[in-house]
Amino acid sequence: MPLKTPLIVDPRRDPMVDDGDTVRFCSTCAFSGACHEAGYDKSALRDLHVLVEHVGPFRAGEHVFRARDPFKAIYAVRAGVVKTVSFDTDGQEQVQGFYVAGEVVGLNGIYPDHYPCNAIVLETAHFCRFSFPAISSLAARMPGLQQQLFRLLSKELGMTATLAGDHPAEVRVAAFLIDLSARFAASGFSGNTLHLSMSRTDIGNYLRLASETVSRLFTRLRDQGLIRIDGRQLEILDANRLRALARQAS
Amino acid sequence: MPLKTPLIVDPRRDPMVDDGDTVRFCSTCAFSGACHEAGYDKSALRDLHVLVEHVGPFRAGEHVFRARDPFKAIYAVRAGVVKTVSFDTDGQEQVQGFYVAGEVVGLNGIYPDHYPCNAIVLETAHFCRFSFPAISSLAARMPGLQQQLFRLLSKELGMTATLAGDHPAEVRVAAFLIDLSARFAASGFSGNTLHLSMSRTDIGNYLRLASETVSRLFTRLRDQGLIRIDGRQLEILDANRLRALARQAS
DNA sequence: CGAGCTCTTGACACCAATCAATCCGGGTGG
DNA sequence: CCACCCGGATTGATTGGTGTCAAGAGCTCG
Repeated sequence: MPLKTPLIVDPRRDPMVDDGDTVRFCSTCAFSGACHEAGYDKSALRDLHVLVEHVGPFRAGEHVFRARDPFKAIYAVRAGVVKTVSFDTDGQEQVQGFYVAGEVVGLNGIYPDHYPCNAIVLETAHFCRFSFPAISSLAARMPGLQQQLFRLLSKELGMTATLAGDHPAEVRVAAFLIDLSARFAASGFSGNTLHLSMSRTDIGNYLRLASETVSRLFTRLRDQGLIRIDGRQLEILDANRLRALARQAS
Repeated sequence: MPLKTPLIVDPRRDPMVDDGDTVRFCSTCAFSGACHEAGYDKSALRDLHVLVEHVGPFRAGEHVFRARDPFKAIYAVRAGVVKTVSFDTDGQEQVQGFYVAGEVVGLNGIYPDHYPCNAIVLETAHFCRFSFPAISSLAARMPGLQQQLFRLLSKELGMTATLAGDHPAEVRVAAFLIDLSARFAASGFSGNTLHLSMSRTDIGNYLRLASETVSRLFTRLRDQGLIRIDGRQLEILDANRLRALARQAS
């Protein structure tokens, strides 16, 4: 069962509306949904207004937060694309994930109490910044919100576990494309035509492959007629066969 | 900063005590700690009694839960060792983690709403079973408990991300040993002398290495004087050098 | 004592990394 | 407008780390 109302705001709608009757935050933010379904009063929603902060725009290359910064907040992507990267002791970069509109960055900072990674913008991005102490105390009053946070964490856990699986390079790349396509679709973009905002190096780093390997596999998938690729513009031509490949990584 | 009071019970102490003044659950269960520090009343703790269920013993090879079972509860290991394994579409086993006393299994079932893996006992195990709906509604009344759950999830996220990193086999194995040693130590066992309850195959599967590779690396680490190993009995001889190796995987 | 494991050790194969040479596209400056 | 430059992307040749296959050793249990 997919996450029905992700912890997001919809960048295509108006931010923050109070029509007197229902207080809505960024129109479609899951918080308000969580409140309504649980029959919560407006005070909780007003608290939500107080704790949230719209930040951005951040330009490509800018940091949203840095590794070892104290963990204070989580960031819901309103628009744009972000990557998170950590550096292991010998300075090797490790891309931990990519995040598109509607997704939440920074949850992995809860436990160590500092961000374990840098969040770097790939495509001009806007965020909703939620103070974590505030949102978790609010979550205590709003079961729907608490549940949402649990599910977000658990979902990210599942994604990372999939990434950790050992699969041949071709399968990893196919799974990456299927996943990215689904997430773009979920954020309101076309699922079949997508723009890769990250370099081959980033993709390879994320998938634990050399960038050359990613390049080779893109051309192989193209030769097999599964995708069309021109630089960073990608089109999925045969989603079924691609998905069949990717399924081996589930 | 390590998790101060993990979501556990201490198997070495008496289970469930009510001395009239303070209600304690399994004596040192983090829940009671979470309650006390937040000044919670006994009613919350009594709820905890109601929702918890002691289950076990499970013998080696038995399932605690199975993949695709509906997600109903999380399990705190009171004693013993468990592994979680998923099967990808072509039937390949993937070990997702090992869990020792004091750790919690099943959190990754929250999002998909069913367990994504089988939990199989490696060494006779006892659990506290917490109904998840119940514990999360209780968490709404106990911020300390809510925080604990968030941190558990976030911690597991970090561990999986580390596993997903690409590092040479020797580093993976060293990191595995250091991690396991620390976790055994946290659960009250000696950190330097430890019994591997899992086969080389399981270790290799977990680390995404062939079991033969694990074997070879154990002997290499032995030849370098870092460990002493006899079957599944392992002693860490030079924790510093081993840790230095493992650090490359951070 | 043999059966059936797991573990170890060796020989070899293969996938993906590395090294290296272009190629391409988009800025920049003349 | 065109030449130049530079980072990213592609493609090829080669290496190397692990996986695979196979044989044998050690252990436990019936």
